[in-house]
Amino acid sequence: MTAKDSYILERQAGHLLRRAHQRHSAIFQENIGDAQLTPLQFAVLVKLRDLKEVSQNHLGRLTAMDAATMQGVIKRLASRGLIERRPDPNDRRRLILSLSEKGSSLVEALVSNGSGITAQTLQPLSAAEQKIFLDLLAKLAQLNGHRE
Amino acid sequence: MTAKDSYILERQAGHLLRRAHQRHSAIFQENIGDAQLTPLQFAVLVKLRDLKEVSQNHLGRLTAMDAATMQGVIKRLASRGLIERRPDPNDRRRLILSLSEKGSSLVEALVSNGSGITAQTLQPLSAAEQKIFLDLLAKLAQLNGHRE
DNA sequence: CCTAGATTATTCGTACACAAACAAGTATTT
DNA sequence: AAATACTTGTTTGTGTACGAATAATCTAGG
Repeated sequence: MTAKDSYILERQAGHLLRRAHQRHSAIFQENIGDAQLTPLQFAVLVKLRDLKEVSQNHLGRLTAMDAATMQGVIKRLASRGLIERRPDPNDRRRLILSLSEKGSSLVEALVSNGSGITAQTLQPLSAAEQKIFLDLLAKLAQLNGHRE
Repeated sequence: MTAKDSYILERQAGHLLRRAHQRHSAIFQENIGDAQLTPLQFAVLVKLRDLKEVSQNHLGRLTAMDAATMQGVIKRLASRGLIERRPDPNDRRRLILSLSEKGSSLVEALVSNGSGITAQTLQPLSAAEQKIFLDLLAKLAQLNGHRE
């Protein structure tokens, strides 16, 4: 009996993180305004908007994606004509990524939806709670000292 | 430049949730004590320990898994001989799931590791912060905020 | 009773997520 | 310059995640 009561799935951080992330994904899909665009694809587009040009591997680090995961995400964005790829003349291992015209205007059109999605995700919390939550969550994600 | 500054990936709830979940998954894998066992598989085993017998679909709801996702998870657990499946005589649509001897002893052996994993996941926070965080996270995870 | 609607489980297709192994290029060391 | 080590990008394989479609079964309303 005590063993059962000591480990309750609904109180484990991992389970709650997963469910909160599930809920966010659903909100994202309903509100981003482009049925094909996923959270990871949007993250890539936003980062490319900020940085203009980045190598694929570096962009993967900035968006917290495995190199293998990057493959698929980049391929799908490129096949939609939203990003462009060209080799780095200074380092022939590298592939330099950038937004296309189409990708650039898409980000500008959708980025305000992104803010709404974050707001809706946090809506169950009061303004004060939202601030505290994001602060603690950043600590858990170990992103406090991130730069750029 | 103001457009750029208004949407910063590292401050979006979805991105932080994803990264925190990533970190938890890594901690889980290192500490659960069974290289093959995943967080979802463990959640299923724990729920079966608590409830003895549940239908597949009902168990999916309890662990927040899509019916299609359940298919793979259950198949892998069954192929390892950790759970058993039998038809419900009262409702022939249903498949009743339960732990096998092997599954039962595995859960008992690993459940204490589960508590350690939660503790380690929350370690960047103080005890007081952990309590607040889990409280707020539980509010966010409950999907009573949007449709259906 | 009997049919419309709901539920359960399954399958298919697409998209993350990451370990592992690999080839090609770059950097470091001797 | 040669040997070594590291980095970048790719492929393969396994495991979530979920929409959509389907078949079998159960339930409720008429």
